[in-house]
Amino acid sequence: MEPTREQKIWQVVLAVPEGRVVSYGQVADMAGLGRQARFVGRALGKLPAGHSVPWFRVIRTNGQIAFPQGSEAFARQKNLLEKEGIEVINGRVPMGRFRWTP
DNA sequence: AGTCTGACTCGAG
DNA sequence: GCTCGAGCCAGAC
Repeated sequence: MEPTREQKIWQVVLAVPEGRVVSYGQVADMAGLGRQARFVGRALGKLPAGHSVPWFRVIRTNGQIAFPQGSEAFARQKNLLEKEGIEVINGRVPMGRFRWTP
């Protein structure tokens, strides 16, 4: 069977190296989806159990984490990012230094 | 089948 | 730099 859009997205996310982040729109573009950034968010929400996809390296184009500040998911993502040396300030990441470009 | 919603983005004020 | 409105697509009701 052909790769679905979700699988392409997961593939792109898997290609993101440690210590780097990408925006949803960037992932969508690299996966050949154009500007459908929302689809990326939904695809990540559908991740199967036992996956090895670094979903936490995917953030908004302005550097802000996609979850509401204070939520569990937010705390989890922030923790994982800082663990890789990515600075998270006030719920945001300085995109200028950590943004991944192929 | 119609409407609403969401892990988004962009342009304008 | 922030807020608001519109555009997008698939899934849930």
